[in-house]
Amino acid sequence: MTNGGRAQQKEQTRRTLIREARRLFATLGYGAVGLSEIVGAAGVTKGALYHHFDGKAALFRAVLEEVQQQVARTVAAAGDARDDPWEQFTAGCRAFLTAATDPDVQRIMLVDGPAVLGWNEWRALDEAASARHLAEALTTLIEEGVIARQPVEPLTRLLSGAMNEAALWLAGSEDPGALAGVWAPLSQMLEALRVR
Amino acid sequence: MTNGGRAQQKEQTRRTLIREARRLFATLGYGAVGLSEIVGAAGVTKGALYHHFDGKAALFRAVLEEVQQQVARTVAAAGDARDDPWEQFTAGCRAFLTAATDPDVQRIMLVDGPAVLGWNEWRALDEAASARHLAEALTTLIEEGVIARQPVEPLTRLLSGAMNEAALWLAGSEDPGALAGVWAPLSQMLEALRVR
DNA sequence: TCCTTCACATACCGTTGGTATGTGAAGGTA
DNA sequence: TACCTTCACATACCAACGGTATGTGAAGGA
Repeated sequence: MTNGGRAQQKEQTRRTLIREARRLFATLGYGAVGLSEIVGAAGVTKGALYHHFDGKAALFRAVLEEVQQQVARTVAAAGDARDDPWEQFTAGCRAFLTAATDPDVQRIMLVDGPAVLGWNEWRALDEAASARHLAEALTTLIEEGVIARQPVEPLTRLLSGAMNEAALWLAGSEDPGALAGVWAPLSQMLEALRVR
Repeated sequence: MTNGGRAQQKEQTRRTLIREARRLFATLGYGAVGLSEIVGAAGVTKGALYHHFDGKAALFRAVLEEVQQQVARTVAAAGDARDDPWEQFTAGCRAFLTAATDPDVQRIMLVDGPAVLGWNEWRALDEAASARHLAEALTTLIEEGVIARQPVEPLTRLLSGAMNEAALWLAGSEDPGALAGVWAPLSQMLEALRVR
């Protein structure tokens, strides 16, 4: 029972490692999870881990990439479902808020991510995964004259920061109406960008 | 040469530990700094450290408190220098942006803080030190009818998140005009809160 | 003068991330 | 089929870390 070629097995091991690491990082946090815990859960040894990744931080990086891409897909899908550029934009923002409320995303993407990788590398990943979409949406809105012509990057940072923090706060809040509570002032601030 | 009573010496040792720890945490980051490095720089041993603090995280917590209070004082001072509530508010926001650009503040308060202490404890400290001022300012603005009556907490979170991220971005940017570049859209969004 | 207190120093431990080396099955070649 | 190379892991080990248990000597009251 060969159960697939060597390359398939390799990929399977890699994915198992990422999956178990993601689960543990999300529930316990990067610092509280040992490599032994990860490899134990994955049913392999540290040798396998170091064969696939350069170390603990590199494994975390792979996990973070997966999480960010998952969020980005959700957001992009929500945006693509609309036709009007402005509605694409706002729908994407709302989708991000709900997507980032997931505890996995919380801990890995917003809490440990910047601390483990540093803001520079974190931003590079965030840029590639989701902030780029935000910046593109804003650029489109500027091109179409929906919002005033202005530098995109500072605006992207402000909105990204506001929504990250909002998502973090949402996750900690037990009030089911919290999403609406944040969305009200956020949409108000978004509306402020529209040319009148 | 007794050089002060025992209590004075104790306080001195404690302050030295906090000072050196702050310097090292700020430059290298929490994870990359060992206790041996800290006590070495402070000219004491681990025994002294564990006599004053419950551990590495507790020492970091003390450092973070100091940093946050320093920022809060700067912000409060900028606000108190104005008379008009709205100007107090905006001046405080601008002061926060510049204060949080300091690298010490960056790394300790915005990057490592949440990851080391967790968001709950971090928020509690942030609440006590600076977010409370922001919430109070917003409450005052609502009372005086400058901005619309609405729940304060979500609004506080959005603004706090936006400004934290903006400060982080400012620190990484070499453009000297970056502050103005962020302030423009931020003040635009703040203006959106005012009742017309 | 003595004794207690306490602010630290010293010595030690378990665990961790990381590395160096071993091993056995997969898969090509003759 | 026999052989050999490759490589995906396992095993064994290490230095360094955070943390703890215990020692010590000066300060300060009685």
